[in-house]
Amino acid sequence: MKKKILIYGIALGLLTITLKFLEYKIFIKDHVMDFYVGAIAVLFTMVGIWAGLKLTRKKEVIVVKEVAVLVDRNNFVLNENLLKQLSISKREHEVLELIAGGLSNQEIADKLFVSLNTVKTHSSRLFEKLEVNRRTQAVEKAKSLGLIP
Amino acid sequence: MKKKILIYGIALGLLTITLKFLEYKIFIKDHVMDFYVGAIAVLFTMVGIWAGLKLTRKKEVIVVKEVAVLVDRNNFVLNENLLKQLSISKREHEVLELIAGGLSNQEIADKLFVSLNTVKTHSSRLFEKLEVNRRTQAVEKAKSLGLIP
DNA sequence: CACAAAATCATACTTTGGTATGAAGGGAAA
DNA sequence: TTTCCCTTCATACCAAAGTATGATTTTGTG
Repeated sequence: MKKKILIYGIALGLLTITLKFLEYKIFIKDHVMDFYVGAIAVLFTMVGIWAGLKLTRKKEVIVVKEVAVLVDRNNFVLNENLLKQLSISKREHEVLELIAGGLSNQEIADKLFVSLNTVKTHSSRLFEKLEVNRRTQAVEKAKSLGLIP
Repeated sequence: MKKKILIYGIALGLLTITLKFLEYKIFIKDHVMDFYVGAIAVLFTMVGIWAGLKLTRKKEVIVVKEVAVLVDRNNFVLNENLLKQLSISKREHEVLELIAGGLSNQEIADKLFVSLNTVKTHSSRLFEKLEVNRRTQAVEKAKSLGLIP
């Protein structure tokens, strides 16, 4: 966490310096502000989106729990006990849900902001714990065990 | 937690100091510009974060919709009409059910006493008709459409 | 019967999935 | 601080899935 914050800080610093540099160069030479302002806007919008998604990623997990409660009304109860018994981690469960949603590994990776390899690792461990060989089997078993709706 | 806050504060402080330093040493003029640029940056960062949050919220909505579909899964009625409408053949439907059961193409081939290639052909046609690319998606869609329990 | 729709299979490829193994870093608890 | 678990990622390799195309055989229906 320390390093993350540090890296964020440094990144922001570098960004600012770059902007300053741009400001100096373009402003002095061309006096064209439109491009400059536009660039800043786009850049910081992207930074903002990125930061927003990154920061809210963990909140999505909470959302998932809320969904679980919602489903409860339609007689689905997340079998958290079994989840612990099988030592299925939070991330693995997340991947499981997305697999059940019909997503490919690549799509899951994009959605969770991790690499394809990471998704493969998660799903592979998941399959071990569920004692299955394929994702379709995993979905079947997980549904029957009440691990997913 | 205190440590994190402290480090974060120090990082920000260093950043600010760096910026001030740069400001005075390299870019000596146009403090008005600085303020302007800073305002834009902050503004669009916030816009970005807001956009990011918006995007995240839409995902929640999708999840809720999936939950809604769940309710109908208990009493299942085969939607034969739709089956004909999509011109899904008997064999294709059979394959679909086995796919949903988590079987591999090879296992399906063995169970139906046909070759692996035949199963591939059937499933491929099926995916076309269901407008999906993968078996997991096919299962999801077929269930929501009432083509399989 | 004739004709169309289904069902079967093959060959050849491309894309995903899944396994094995090793490794690095963060977080939480002892 | 050290240890353990979780998460992340990489590389390499093999298996399964899916696509494209073309061909032959059944089968049901007018």
